[in-house]
Amino acid sequence: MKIASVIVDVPAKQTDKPFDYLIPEDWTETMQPGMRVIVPFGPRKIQGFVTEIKDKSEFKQLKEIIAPMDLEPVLNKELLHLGEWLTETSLCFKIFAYQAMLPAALKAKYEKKVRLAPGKEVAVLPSSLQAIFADNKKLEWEEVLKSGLVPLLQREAAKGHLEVVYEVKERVKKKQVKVIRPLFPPAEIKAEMERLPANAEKQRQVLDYFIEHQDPVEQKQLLTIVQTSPSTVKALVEKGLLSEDEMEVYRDPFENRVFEHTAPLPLTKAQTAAISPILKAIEAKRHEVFLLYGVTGSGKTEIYLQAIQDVIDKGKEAIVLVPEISLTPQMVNRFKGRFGDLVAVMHSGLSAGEKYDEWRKIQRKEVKVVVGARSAIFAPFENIGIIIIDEEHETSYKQEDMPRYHARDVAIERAKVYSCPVVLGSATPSLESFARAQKKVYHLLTLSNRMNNKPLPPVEIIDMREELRAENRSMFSRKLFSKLKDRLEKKQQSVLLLNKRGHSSFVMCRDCGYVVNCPNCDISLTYHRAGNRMKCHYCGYESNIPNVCPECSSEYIRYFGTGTQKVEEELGKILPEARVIRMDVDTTGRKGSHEKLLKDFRDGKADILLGTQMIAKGLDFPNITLVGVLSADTMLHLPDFRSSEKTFQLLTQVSGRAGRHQLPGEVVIQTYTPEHYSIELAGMQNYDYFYQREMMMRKIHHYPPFYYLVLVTVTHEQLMKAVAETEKIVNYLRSQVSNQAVILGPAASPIPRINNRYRYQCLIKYKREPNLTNVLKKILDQYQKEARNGLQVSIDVNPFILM
DNA sequence: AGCACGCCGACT
DNA sequence: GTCGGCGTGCTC
Repeated sequence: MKIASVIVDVPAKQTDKPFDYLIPEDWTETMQPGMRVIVPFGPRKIQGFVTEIKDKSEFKQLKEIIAPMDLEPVLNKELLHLGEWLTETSLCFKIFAYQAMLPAALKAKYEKKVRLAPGKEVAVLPSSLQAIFADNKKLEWEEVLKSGLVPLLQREAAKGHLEVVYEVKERVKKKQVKVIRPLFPPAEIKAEMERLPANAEKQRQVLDYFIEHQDPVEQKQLLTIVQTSPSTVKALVEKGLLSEDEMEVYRDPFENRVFEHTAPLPLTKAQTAAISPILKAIEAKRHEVFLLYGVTGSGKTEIYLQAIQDVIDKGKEAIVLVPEISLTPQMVNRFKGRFGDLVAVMHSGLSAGEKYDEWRKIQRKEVKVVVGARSAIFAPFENIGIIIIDEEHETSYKQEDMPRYHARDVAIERAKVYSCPVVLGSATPSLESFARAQKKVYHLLTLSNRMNNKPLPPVEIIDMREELRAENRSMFSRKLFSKLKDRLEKKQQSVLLLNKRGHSSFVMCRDCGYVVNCPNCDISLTYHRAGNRMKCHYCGYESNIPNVCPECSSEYIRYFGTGTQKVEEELGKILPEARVIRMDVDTTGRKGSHEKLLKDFRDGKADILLGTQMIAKGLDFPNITLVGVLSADTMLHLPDFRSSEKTFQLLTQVSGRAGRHQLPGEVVIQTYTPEHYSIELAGMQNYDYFYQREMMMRKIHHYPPFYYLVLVTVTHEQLMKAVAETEKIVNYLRSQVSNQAVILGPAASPIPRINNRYRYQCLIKYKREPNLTNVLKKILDQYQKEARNGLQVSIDVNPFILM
């Protein structure tokens, strides 16, 4: 009998290796690596991934696979191999790597139930249990726990009267519809019709339909046409005249939308120059990474589209990654408009079922292009011709929990396998990528002008300290206020960006300065107007706002900070006639609301669009002539070496929103630190100079791209334990790395406590440490054993957020 | 992760 | 004496 190596769905160090199982005879032909299977594991049944099929095993007592969960592999050879790479580079469990590559719908659901043991009668049970298990009923384990029957049930189980069953369930069912078709040609159906009883009028009508139409028809449709009930059809099926089949249908999230077909646009000289090296790489089937550095509005998307067209013409496939927040209908339309049904779209707004259906379209090769957020990089194509990452610098391409991968790295890894180009596009490339382009590791392609040759809008930087000196305590500078008013009079639109990170509203006592903190985490609670409550963003803790200060009993306790809600309120006071649309996590939570708000704004239903980061991208409305940034420097002071870079990128991005069409635009940036280079240079829209400055800083402080980083975080319920263990790790690391590496720590994490666990960390900066991965693995190994003492160690290779 | 097994304290 | 607490090791 053949043997399968299976990675089981148990995320633990000890089980992070293949387990061998016998393949049942019936499946020897069909079982392939990459399929999901249900296997016995100890007393349970769990899901696993077959990674290999072999003839021999070191283990003698092999169990048999219970059942396959797929008819075809869900992971192809390349993805299985990519999973190993992902495990190695991000130091995660194999099972996490495989699960990350599949839609969540394919993750197993487990159920544990108690039922009567086979061959036993209810009569053997104590009378109190007989009703529960009558008629072969099963009792869910959650019910068991609630009922408090555990000891009694255990006794019965020990006697062999009851048994515990484990079940593995699929998360989604494929959506099916009933399809009816005739089993005979029209002539024979006519003959059969004669034989029907005289009163079977409806059945006759149904058959009439099939004399006219021989094609299968959806039952629902048939019933409306004939105006009858399912029983009529059923009767005919039972008579053997018709047959009913279940047919799988896809949930199509774009079902009711018509996409206007667009033809390729003629390229400008600059675009032609940029696309030709990409086309050459495609032609030569050569792996190469291009950095397409082009200002907003320089026509990067058209280059993507035409490169993809070329790939499709060669019978290959394309993956396009777009940051989650810019996966707007506008963006999707451009791809659907050009490639129609050949496009699958993957983003978090879809339901689990819809995501699964999009994934299946890819798997069955029914589409040629996938446009999606980070995880779309794992699209199960097998003949990739190009991978495009738009807004390459976006931090959302780095996944922050296991597996902690960066989509850019995965893209390059996959592109190597398929010998195809990767195109990274950005108006403000990440320093890492630009540095690689400078070193000729990446091929730099530049688009320096906007398509319409419109100049970038003028940017004015306002020093808010001056405003304070002039007794203006409002969050709007006099300049911004007058410009807002001016746009209102001219019936033009404005966009206001509130850089909310690190500036969320908190509840503070105005008398004693007491700030309401989360009882579980060392962080202030955030005020939410909905329900007038305070919430912790880290552990989910919620509470009401105290009427009086818990410290000093003052009544002057109220929320502070400049949340979007507060800006909206203030706008209402100073510009009561302005119609404002607010966009933030609170107003865009529901599916489709994001889209609706933007549509309202485009339709001119508001004068001012106020929002957080999410409005910085993709907005391209002709009537926007003013962009205001309320507080440019809020994220500048975050404990993050990328904060300057992020500030520069955000300001540059949002500036690009104004004056993209006929009407000229203007940008106003308010700040308390106008002299900071990232603000000053964003105002001048000078990426190249910013790059130089920031690279200098990174070099001095030993940060990427000059050094690689690894962040080790240790958490424990007791502060001292966390400190002591971090200290040990630091010492061990120091003994293992070369003297070129820098190790910082132990230091308290920027959020020193989350969910009642203290967090300490150490940061490793290094240039070349071939042995580091092994050292880190050893640390993880060691601490996995100690995890029972409540110690948790997590390692983030190339972290993006140092928290 | 779950679960069984095993070794100690506090109870019918 | 036993029920049940949790520390330890195993799952092909």
